[in-house]
Amino acid sequence: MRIGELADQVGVNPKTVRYYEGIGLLPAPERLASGYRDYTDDDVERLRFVRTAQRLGLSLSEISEILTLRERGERPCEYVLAVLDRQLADLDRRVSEMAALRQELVDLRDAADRLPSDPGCYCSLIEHRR
Amino acid sequence: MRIGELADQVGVNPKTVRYYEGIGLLPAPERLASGYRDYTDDDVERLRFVRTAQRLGLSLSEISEILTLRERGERPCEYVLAVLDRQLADLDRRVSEMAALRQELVDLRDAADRLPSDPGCYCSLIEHRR
DNA sequence: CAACAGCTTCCCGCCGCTGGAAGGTCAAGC
DNA sequence: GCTTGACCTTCCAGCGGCGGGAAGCTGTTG
Repeated sequence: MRIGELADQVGVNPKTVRYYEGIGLLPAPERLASGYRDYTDDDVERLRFVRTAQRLGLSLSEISEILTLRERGERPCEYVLAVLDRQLADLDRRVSEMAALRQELVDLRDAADRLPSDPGCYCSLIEHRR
Repeated sequence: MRIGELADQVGVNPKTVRYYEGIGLLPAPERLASGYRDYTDDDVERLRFVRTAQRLGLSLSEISEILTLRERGERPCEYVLAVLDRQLADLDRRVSEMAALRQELVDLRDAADRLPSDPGCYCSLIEHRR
């Protein structure tokens, strides 16, 4: 299949597929006589794997690492577990940061009406917080 | 004061200050005879404002928008309120996405031991989820 | 007067794409 | 046969928000 069909099946932009190939994340596929890239069902699976791992928060280089391990015949799961643990900790940190930020935004929103006018500052809403 | 002192006072990298000037977010300061940038206390305030707004989730272009409005003598608060509302909605969306992701990661982690070995897939941990 | 910190400009790289330009290919319709 | 249009190719450049490093000043200290 050609790049557009592959991209459609997985729900990505053809540009993204070429990009993945460019950075060595996906192997270079066969080419048709026309020069068009020719993909197989295996490529669909590989690309799907990439997107799933990405959705789980892995970076492209981490995913690349996994695919490489796999190609060398090693089981990547230990590595994946470590990465996922790091993801989890990271996620918790980000979520609590966001919760604090959210509260700050809500307070700010609530305070909007009660704030005095002060033409001397950039924006009293932002500056006159406590 | 020179760029290093300004940067120290606000807690940013001097590079960042020059970058802000480069994209037009901060005005170009006076120069000393040596060519060094010469900042005032006003610049400290402006930079602090930028960082605070940024911490609240505003993009540099949104902050730029606010500073521009302010320079034209308009009160930017309406705009700021709209931006903050968008931020808040965005934040809620991201937090719930993260909560779902977190659950997925936890499930995945828990499932790690119970999964069968399957040398045919990239990583059974990632692929054999439901 | 030499060393060293700090400043200047410049350009490049990070991540994960996305857009656009300039051109080739292929199937359908007139 | 010829055009249109969708798709493909390569290459280059940019987004945001910086940070690193080179090559060269300036300015203070020992």
